[in-house]
Amino acid sequence: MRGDTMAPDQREYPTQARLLRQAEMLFAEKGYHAVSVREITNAAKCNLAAVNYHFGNKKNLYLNVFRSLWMPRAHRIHECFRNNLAACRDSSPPTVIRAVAEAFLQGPLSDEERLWHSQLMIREMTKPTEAFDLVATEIIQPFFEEIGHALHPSAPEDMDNEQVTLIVLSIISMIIYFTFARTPVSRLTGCTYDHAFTERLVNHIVRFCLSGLNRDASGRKDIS
Amino acid sequence: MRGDTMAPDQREYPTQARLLRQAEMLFAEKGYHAVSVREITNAAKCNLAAVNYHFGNKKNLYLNVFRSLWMPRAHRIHECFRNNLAACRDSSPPTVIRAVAEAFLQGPLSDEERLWHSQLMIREMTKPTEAFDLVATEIIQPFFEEIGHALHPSAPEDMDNEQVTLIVLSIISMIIYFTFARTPVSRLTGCTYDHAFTERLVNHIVRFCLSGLNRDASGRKDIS
DNA sequence: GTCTATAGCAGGATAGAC
DNA sequence: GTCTATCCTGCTATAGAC
Repeated sequence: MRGDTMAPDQREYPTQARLLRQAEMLFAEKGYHAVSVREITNAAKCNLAAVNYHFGNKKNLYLNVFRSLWMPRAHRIHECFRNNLAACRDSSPPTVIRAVAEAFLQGPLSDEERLWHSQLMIREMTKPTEAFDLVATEIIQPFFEEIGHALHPSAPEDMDNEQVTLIVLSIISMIIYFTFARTPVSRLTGCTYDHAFTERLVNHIVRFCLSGLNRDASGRKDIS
Repeated sequence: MRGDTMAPDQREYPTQARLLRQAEMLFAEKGYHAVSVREITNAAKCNLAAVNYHFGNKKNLYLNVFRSLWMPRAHRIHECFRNNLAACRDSSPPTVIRAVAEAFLQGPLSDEERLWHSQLMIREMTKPTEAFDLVATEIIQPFFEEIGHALHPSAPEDMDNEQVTLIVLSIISMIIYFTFARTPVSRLTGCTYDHAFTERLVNHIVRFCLSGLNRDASGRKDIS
């Protein structure tokens, strides 16, 4: 994909950027408390004191990972969803769901970014920190409302807000799960997360969210 | 902080049991590295050295939480699923899915146990440790196969193993999500996790897994 | 801005009294 | 089995040279 995913360890990037990048990777993979500042500065090939110089302390580095890297990525996914939707004439449920699933699973993020992104999100959901408020108010709530509205026109009359919310939560939960829980998913399916598999995942998600166990071909999409 | 003076924390239980219990709670809530041995022994109202005496070291205490508490609970859920299923005459998809959802969300566990159970599971899925192998081979795989078999008779002919696995993963992912991600779920729905809400959750899950967005009128589909 | 050196402290683990 | 006292490693954070 883009050049900046290729050589993050290189000195050509300023120390701040290298720190943020390596910190995100390590925090996502191991969690805040399992990562030491030493580990981050070693990975970023800079000095131990750099974290305190640039970010004040470890906690603030973590928050800046969300502010500077996580949020922009979330906005890119959101934008990708809107583009996917705009690219189709209709806004039928299959179209909306496919737009969401593709934005997350095949969207603008690189494979690694996708994993970090979802892992950080899951960690914040399991044990929220100060970053959660940011994520919830600026990303989750607007995004969820948008999906809800996109789905609403084709919803039955008697469906209330709670039901719409639960539906959106269910769709997102599946997508997030298939993104972050690679270990159990790979183990149970026997598949690695290559392009072909994520495509099958998207198709599965669209079909399942549309009609559940009563499968039909309505969610299928021809693959060129 | 943690000495909530509830009956289970009392001295009437042997030190080992108190340690396991408090360790599970703290590990589930905060994660392995965020919890210190001191914190656990304080919560368990015993001495610092007790962890090393009874379990050798911190890591082994963590593993024993899985062996002694997590696994038995998982078996109780599994058993509850089987009982739910046996209580019904049929084994139609709605019955099977309701049996799974109720086993997890309203099953034999207390509300707190359910939360700890799912949080520990999510943590193992996000970053597997030695405990993951135990969980995967002894719980997840057999349980998933059983659900798959229960659903299989009513599945279309052309459905292969991967599709069945993805369906079971989707069902479980939703259930797990609604169990562990209480913060975002409560925030978006505005509901607290009382009995009435979990009942609505179960109903939602059953309906959604059965027919997805096509809830009532099965004739309702694309509008394009 | 980047580095070295170090303060200051909390962590896991152990030895040995009782 | 339980406790106190202690070791020692590794952590975050800071001071100050360059």
